[in-house]
Amino acid sequence: MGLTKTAIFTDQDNHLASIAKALAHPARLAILKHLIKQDSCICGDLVLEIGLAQPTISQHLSVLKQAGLIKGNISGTSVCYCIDTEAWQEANEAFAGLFASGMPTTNDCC
Amino acid sequence: MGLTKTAIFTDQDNHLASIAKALAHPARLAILKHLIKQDSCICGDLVLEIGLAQPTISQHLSVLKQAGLIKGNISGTSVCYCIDTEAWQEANEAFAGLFASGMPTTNDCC
DNA sequence: TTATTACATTGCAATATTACGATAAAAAGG
DNA sequence: CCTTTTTATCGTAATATTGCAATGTAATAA
Repeated sequence: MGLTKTAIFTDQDNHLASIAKALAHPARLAILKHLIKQDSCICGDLVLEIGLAQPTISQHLSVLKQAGLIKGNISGTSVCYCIDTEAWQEANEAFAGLFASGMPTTNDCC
Repeated sequence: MGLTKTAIFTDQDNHLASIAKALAHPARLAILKHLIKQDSCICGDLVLEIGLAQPTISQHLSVLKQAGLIKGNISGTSVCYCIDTEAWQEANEAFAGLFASGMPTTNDCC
């Protein structure tokens, strides 16, 4: 049905899945990396930097913003985006936690 | 179009995005956590453990397998799944790399 | 051989995602 | 005021995802 049954899962899993979803597109990864690289923030340079149309970039930015990973400031006619450091750190810890819990000793099934 | 323009992006970004996509569903996170918890591997207990129909679980397992995160061994009529430790470690490093590159000093835009 | 058990696959319906052209909207410059 | 610049939003088309009933398959049990 294309609709995830969120009620069945833990809040933690639902939340981590939503963050993973936001990271699950190369354009969004490229946007994040660009924002990180510039430290201070960029706006519509992303449209030139990445080879996608302006509405498409705007949509990807919206996804990242809704996931809480980035923030945007209006300055004049342009909008300035940057990583939300707190959310970024939290996401980092969430993924680190997932991977740290793993790492079994053997790599064999059964 | 629902079709990602992979040619535009780096192999690294495309790969990390594909791993993130595999992690971008709470059922798949729950499956991975269960496999980790049991250390040795489980099969159709997942259908009971998670509240989804057998074909749905099978599909999620297929996604995780295609992403390379898990492996499956046939033993009798049942199939035994476990984390692919190598791929798991690689995924861990890929995410750690992404997050480590970030962490700017200020949390303000512009 | 004939169940039974455990999974995978197929087919389908409902919804989501990706991408972009066209069009708003809001600020700045003339 | 009008124009330009920059971004967001709307509408749409193509494809992907999620979920499950029905069915297929392969190994074991009877």
